[in-house]
Amino acid sequence: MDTTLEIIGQEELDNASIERSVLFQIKRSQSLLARRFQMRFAPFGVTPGEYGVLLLVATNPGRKQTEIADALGIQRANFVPLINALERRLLTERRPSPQDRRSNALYLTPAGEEFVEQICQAEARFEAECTARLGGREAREALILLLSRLAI
Amino acid sequence: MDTTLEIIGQEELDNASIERSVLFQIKRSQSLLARRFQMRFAPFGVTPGEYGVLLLVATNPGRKQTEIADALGIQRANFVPLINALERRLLTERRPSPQDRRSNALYLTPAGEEFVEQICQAEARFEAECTARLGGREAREALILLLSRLAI
DNA sequence: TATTGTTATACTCTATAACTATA
DNA sequence: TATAGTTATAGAGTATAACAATA
Repeated sequence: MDTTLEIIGQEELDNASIERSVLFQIKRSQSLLARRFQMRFAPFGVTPGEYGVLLLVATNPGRKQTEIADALGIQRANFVPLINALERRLLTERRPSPQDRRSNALYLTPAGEEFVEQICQAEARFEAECTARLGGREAREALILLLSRLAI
Repeated sequence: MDTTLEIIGQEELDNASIERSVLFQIKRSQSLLARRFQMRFAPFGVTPGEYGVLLLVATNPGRKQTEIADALGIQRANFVPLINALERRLLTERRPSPQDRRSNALYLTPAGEEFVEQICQAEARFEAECTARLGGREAREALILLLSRLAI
C-alpha cells in the first residue's frame, strides 16, 4: 500500500453545499439526537414514540387514541401497535369512553405513573445535556423558536 | 350528536411537555421540512438522498462510493441501490479507479451535469423559502450554528 | 489482515385502503 | 354519511452479517 497515495486519496470532500443546507443540517442533528435519546432510554425499553405517548397520556388522561396520535403526528393506524405494546407492558389502559362507544379513553396504570416519573427524570437530564451543548437556556429557547418558525 | 359535549371533547390537549422538548421540536420540523422538500422535488423524481448524492458527486467528481456515502451519513450497503438508480437514469457513472481496482470512481454524466443545474436552482428557491420563514439570513445562520452544536 | 463493493436480510417509520361498530 | 379503532400491506430509511475481489 502506497501511503502517499493513500493520504492524497483521503483528502476531505467539499461538503459546503450540503453543510449550508437547512434541510441537511436539521436531518443530521435530528438523527444524531434521536440516536442519543435511544441509547439513553434503552435501559427503560422505550422508544421516542412510546415516550411521547406515555407523556401525553400522563398529562391528558382520558383522551381518545386519535387525539393522542394527532398530537404526536402519528397516524391512527400506526398508533395501534404502539399503544398495544404499552398496554402489554401494563403501563397504559384502554377504557371504553362513556360518551362515545366507538372510542377508547387512555389512562396510565399505577405502574405507568411510576414509570413516567422515572423516564421524566431521565428526559430532564437529556434536555439539560442538550441545553449545555447549545450554550445555555437562551440558546435553547432560540433554537426552539427558530424550529417552530420552520414548522408552519 | 350532542354538539355541546362534542365541543368539550375537542378541547386542546396539554402539549407543553413535548412542545418544549428539543428532540420533539427538531423531529417535527425535520419531518415537515422533508415532506416539503419531497413535494418540491417530486417533479424531478429525486429523493433527498439522491439529491445529496448528485450534489456531492458534482462538487467532488472521481471520489469513490464509500467517501460519498460517508459524507452523507449513508452506509455503503445502502448506498448501492441509491447509486444504481441514478446510474439507471444515466445521471451518474461508475468508472474503475486507476489507483485502486477495488473501488469505483463516481462521475456525473453530461445529462447529470445539466440535471444538477436544474435541481440546484430549485434547491436555492427552497432554501430561500426557509430563510424567509426563519426571518432572514441572520436567523438562518443562527439556526445552522445551533444545529451544528447539537450534532457533536 | 483490512477494505471496497455487493447481496441478503431485518427492523423501524410512515402511508394508504378497507373493514367494523358506532355516531 | 362520517368517525374511531383496527387490520393488512407497502414503501422508505437504516442496521448488520457475510461474501468476492483487491490492497
